[in-house]
Amino acid sequence: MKVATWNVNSLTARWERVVAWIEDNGPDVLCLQETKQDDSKFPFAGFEALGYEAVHNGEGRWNGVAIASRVGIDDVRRGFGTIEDDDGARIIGATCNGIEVMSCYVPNGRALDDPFYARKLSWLDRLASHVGAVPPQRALIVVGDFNVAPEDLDVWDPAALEGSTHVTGPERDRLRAIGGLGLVDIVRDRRPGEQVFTWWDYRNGAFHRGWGMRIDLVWCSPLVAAGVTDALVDREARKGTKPSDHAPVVVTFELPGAP
DNA sequence: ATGTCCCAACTTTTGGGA
Repeated sequence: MKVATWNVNSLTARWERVVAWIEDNGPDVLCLQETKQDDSKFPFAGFEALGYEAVHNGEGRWNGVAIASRVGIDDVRRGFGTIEDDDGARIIGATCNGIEVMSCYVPNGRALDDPFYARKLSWLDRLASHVGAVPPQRALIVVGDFNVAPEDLDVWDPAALEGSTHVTGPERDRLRAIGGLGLVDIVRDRRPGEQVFTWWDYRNGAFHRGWGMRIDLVWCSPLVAAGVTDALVDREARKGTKPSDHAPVVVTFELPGAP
């Protein structure tokens, strides 16, 4: 099974690129962030034409998350449910082929002295509560744009980012708490010591200069992680005409319990 | 480093956000 996550920075603006990427890569499940659409504009029919059933948690101009699956999609959960959830449309969950999937768009945080930074930390705390315990039999994948680089290896120049969001101790503590639930940051797990970026600013020629960060993450429960055969970032998708500023992250694994 | 892209709107240019 192949699961991908991609912050598309507007699904309206990116639709042709998304279609081409799906046709080229054939993910079984594709999680999207920053669709920037309300549900009435989301291309349900477009996904259906490609053989996917899609679900969306959208709000309009900002945020918006989706899951598209060609292996079934059940038990859809929009938002945090009973947990405080007033920071926009940032999470949707569903079960695809027996695997629990959560597509997340963590708040950016803007700046360390901005109230949105505190909301970002709070949102990550609430995500950990929402995910809950990860016992050995649980098949779970939590993916998305976390807007946090887990460690200094995951940014092009730690010194240039001092005093900025995405790299602070409190943010990284929250990622460690996700790991503390038992989830595995699967790209780092599969590529120890390798610098792999998923996002490059549109400005300053950042992509061509290699000024990027690894902020789009795939967290697998141990049951899923045990079956992973590949984990990569498709940086080709950051090239060309009208790219998103993020590249897709793609993880392939054998289904839990498969012979 | 702040050079881009995307969205909405009292829309044909500007401001907010990332």
